[in-house]
Amino acid sequence: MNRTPGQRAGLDAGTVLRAALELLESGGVDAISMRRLADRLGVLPNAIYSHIPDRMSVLDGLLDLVLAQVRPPARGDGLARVELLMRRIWLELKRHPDLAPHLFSRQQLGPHALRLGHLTATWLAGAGLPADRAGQAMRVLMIYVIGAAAAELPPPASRPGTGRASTATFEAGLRWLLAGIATEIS
Amino acid sequence: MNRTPGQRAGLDAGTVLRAALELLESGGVDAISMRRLADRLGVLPNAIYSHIPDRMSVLDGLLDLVLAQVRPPARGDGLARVELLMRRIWLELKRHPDLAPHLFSRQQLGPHALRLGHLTATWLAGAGLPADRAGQAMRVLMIYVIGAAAAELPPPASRPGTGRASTATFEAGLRWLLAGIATEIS
DNA sequence: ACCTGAACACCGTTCAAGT
DNA sequence: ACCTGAACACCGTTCAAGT
Repeated sequence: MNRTPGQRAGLDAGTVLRAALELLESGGVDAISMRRLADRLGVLPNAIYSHIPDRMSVLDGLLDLVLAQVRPPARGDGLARVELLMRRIWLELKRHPDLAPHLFSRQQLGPHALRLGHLTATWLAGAGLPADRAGQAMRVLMIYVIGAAAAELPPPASRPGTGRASTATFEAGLRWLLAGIATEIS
Repeated sequence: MNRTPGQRAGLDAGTVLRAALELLESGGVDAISMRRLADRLGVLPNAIYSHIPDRMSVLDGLLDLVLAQVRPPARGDGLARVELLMRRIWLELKRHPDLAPHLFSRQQLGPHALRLGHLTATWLAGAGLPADRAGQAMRVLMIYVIGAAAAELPPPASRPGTGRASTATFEAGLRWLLAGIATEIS
């Protein structure tokens, strides 16, 4: 290393997360290792632990970074607005299909995930769903959206034609789900 | 090792997979390593490669072992029969929530996964869905079922109360999905 | 064909020490 | 507080050799 002990490298959590995003986009989740991250940042592996607790937290941060990109629809009425939001979440998540499953296994969700969940539940209630049903429907929709994103083929081979087909399937399922949810409106 | 070169340990793919299942049930997917597997089988790590190509294939085999346990409902009419099958798949998959996401990332599904998918599509078509819609609905249902299983809390802490709540949520979502799918019947 | 022995190229994480 | 240096306890996988 060019640096002697005590010299700063100017790292922070944001820098580490941005480097992790580059690794993710070039080689998928498996390419994200603390050591490769350190290499890319010009630092020794353990230096990262001054800014991020462990590798799991890197994936957590990455996921919230991805969800931060989702722009909730400004207007729209009832379930149509929810449908549009789900579509936007799916579009963002499916850019990293192998990262998406990580959302399932996390017990503590990030701020942006919580924000999108709360928004969804609020809009569902606003559309006329009873409070308990709104919470259930929100969780069901999230499960479907995350699952559909995870089901997209991993980065390696992006064969043509499957893109349109998977979009049609996702949207068909989303419509079916919302049609069923609509029957809960009194 | 007690064995000298050339002596057999009596391994085969089935034995390895059963040992992997034990590791899975005691410590989750992360506990499944080629070296721990070898330890448990009284063999050196590389001996496993005589029976299974790599670690990914172990998870593949494990998943198909789990899906082999699913007993398709013998009788029932139309969508109700599909609903029952989905419920059974979910019950089996959610026993290993951290293994379930692996079904998403696999490009080549195992024989039992294919069998269940084919059965589902057949029954959907039998209920009156057009062929292309039946295939779509099958994929949508699988995405939801696998996602719902993966969303179950990991093994470590099984706190009481969440079990019933998650079952209710899963079944509500399944009903909504099938209600939507039913509208496709001409 | 099925195993041992040995090695390669990695991992995540911790601890002590320097500034 | 933020980094280096060094180490610990792991990984998956490959290759050569023995029977």
